[in-house]
Amino acid sequence: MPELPEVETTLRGLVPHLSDQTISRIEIRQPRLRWPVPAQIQRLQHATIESLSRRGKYLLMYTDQGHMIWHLGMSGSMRILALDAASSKHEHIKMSFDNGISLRYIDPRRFGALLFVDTDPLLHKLIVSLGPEPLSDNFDTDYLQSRCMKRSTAIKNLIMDSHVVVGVGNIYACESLFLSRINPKTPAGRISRLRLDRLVNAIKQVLQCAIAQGGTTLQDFTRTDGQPGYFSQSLNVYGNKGACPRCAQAVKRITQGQRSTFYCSHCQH
DNA sequence: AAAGACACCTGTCCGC
DNA sequence: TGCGGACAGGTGTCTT
Repeated sequence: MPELPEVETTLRGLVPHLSDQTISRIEIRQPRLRWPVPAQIQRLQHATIESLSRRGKYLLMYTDQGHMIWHLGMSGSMRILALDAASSKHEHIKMSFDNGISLRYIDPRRFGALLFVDTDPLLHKLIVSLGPEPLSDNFDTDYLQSRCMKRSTAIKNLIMDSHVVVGVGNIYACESLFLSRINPKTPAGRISRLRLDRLVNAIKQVLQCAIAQGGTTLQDFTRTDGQPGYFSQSLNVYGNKGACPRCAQAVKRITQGQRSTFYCSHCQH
């Protein structure tokens, strides 16, 4: 589910509630997530959260007694609720705090994860190999061009590869290719610098816009206060079964890398 | 090294 | 109303 804007929205929702708060209790109601929740997580009882951040689609929580690496998978979301609020069906983790609030992790499909590390999360093997943040200056035309060189893979698959650039999932890959008017099937190595420059800008623009709107809610995703994200209203092609908003021809749906791709064959070349 | 298939899991929707 | 199948926002791992 969540791509970078949804994770960023989640992070922004958590920060004011969890910063400097001390964990009073950790309940693992269902340890079977993508990887089993490590028993060491209980070492964080009585730990104080020193900072929260995001790297790609991973949420990082630093405490004075070790650190947490979270991933929301396809259907994960987090809520801040009163300590005594009832747990929902797919609430797998409940973390209570001394200030009377609790963090709930809800994830119907259980593709998400919670990991524990003693050392800097940024050095964890899942994180250390990630590509640059798309909204940083490190992600620019020079960089993308260097990663596209000699690559025959379709450009859409390339920009969804977290080792190339983090945070671009299926929705925003489709949307940025639409904005930059590039056919998703184009081999990465055959795209001109000018068009890669447009793509870089489109990715930044789409992600920034989506963050400003609180992410995209299709089914499961909600913000930490339970509100939906509103970027779904701004989608041009993703999930579009009708006409291209630019030229009115039918939006096409194809499969790439076992994922649905939506694009306009008239506007995107 | 790169490309592609598959795995994990539950819920929803659509056609018969 | 029920059932089977396709599909869903991700990504590590395995096989070619």
